[in-house]
Amino acid sequence: MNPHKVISFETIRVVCKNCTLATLCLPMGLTPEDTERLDMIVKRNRPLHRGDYLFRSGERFRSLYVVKTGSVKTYAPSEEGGEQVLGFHLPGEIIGLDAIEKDHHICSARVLETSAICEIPFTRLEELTCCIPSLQHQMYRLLSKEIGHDTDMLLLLGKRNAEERLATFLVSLSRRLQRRGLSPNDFYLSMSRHEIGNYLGLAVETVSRIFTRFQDEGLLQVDRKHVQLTDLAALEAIVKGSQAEGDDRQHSS
Amino acid sequence: MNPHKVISFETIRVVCKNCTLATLCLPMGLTPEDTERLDMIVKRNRPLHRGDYLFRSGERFRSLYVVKTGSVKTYAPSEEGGEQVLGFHLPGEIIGLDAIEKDHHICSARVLETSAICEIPFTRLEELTCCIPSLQHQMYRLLSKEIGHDTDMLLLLGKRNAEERLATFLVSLSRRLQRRGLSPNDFYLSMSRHEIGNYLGLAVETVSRIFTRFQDEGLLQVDRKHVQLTDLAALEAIVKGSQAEGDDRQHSS
DNA sequence: CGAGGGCTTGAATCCTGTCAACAGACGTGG
DNA sequence: CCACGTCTGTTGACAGGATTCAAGCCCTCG
Repeated sequence: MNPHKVISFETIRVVCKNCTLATLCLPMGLTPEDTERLDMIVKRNRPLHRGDYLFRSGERFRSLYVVKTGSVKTYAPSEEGGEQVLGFHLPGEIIGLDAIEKDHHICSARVLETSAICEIPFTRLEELTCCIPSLQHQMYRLLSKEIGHDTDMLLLLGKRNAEERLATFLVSLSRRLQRRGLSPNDFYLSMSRHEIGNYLGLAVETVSRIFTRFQDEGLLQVDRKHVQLTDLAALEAIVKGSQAEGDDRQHSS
Repeated sequence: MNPHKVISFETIRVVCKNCTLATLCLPMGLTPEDTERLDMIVKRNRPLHRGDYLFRSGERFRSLYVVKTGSVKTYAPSEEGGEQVLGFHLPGEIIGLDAIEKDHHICSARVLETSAICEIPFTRLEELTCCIPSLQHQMYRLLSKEIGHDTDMLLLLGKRNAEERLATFLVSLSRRLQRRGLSPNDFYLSMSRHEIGNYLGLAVETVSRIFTRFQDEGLLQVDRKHVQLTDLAALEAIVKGSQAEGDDRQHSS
């Protein structure tokens, strides 16, 4: 066997394990054999490029997807060509959990930049989770986590003003990048201002204004897509502070 | 055996089956034996009254809850005594799915009126879903459905104005009541204006104003907690119409 | 080099929150 | 049974924040 080919194959394999399996197995005590079985059903597709679809709204649901590198946005398209951005997905994050119920996708997913995505055929995964209780539990946790995340977003959109929304967005991005070993305060946005605004329920102009305001206040440096968070603590204070005041007092009966 | 007691016991049992099991087994082809096994682990507690807790934020996660009759609100309390209402739960709906991930509750749940609630110990349920693939699939669907629902709320809070939010709230309520065989256009609200506003991200005053506005326009009749939707179609038009315009056009690259 | 899209900035408008006052329902206790 | 206080809900006036409309800049790409 060609040694070069072997190395390359193993490299891909290891990268995938670090990512897909970390997402699915996280703190669970899967045996090496079980990990291997899970690894076996994961498909590695060729890299996708900006604008490529992972899936489109209405398509039959077949697989879950895990971002290996790059980034993906999910959005609900409307008839008129408008859209509602539902989320931005960074490496290590899973996509498609909302499609299980109706057995077809209720949103579309497109990659924002050249990305490597792992595909996990869901029926295969289900067969596995039936045999591996700890994997099943991990699946429940993943789904539950997604609900918890949406709950956070609910809070964000329901009660936060523009500054608090953008600050939350940036801090969230920062933390997620850090978790993947990337710089938490110096990164490039793969999405446009328009998409950020759409996601946060704000007009493009507002997003732009808040960015400049934050820059004037010395919280960050922004040059087009390039963002440097110079005062992460201050941004976190905006997020935190608003969490307390945001909701109105309501005295229990 | 006392015939009276037998009847009473069986009645409770049937009612529970119609509710809890309908939620969990919905269209799945569970065998009678499997249904029986599921039924065995469901606890029927005594009725709860307004203000009673199902669970509090921070408590260890043990069970899922299914509303049999009455209604429940879930909310995330903050240190200052404020709260963010996360949802209102009507008969047939399940509560607690967001607690699986962290193994403790991240929100509190209190009943809004005298209610009967079924309790399903989660570890018992997990053991069952391991043995019954169709039940496992149903659990995935339930969790996935919750995500889909949150997605809808995201859309609501991100892009809708006050009228659209309240209209959506009322139409949603109407449909869910109808699904349970109750009147879709004549019902009593078990939650206060304050709670509605909190849930929809609006001030109490705004909720009140929109109610009167809707009444002036002949869409509904409202007298305190009593609501009659006299023009459900118009309300649905407000919901639908906004879904199309709400999101801004965004041309794909 | 020109066209177009993404981004920024300014001015005006509108919606919604805040503050404030009040009416009605409810519960308690005299 | 009524007085009282409390809580909920309604309504009005006002201010502030975000959207909308409009214009212009800069970068990218054909």
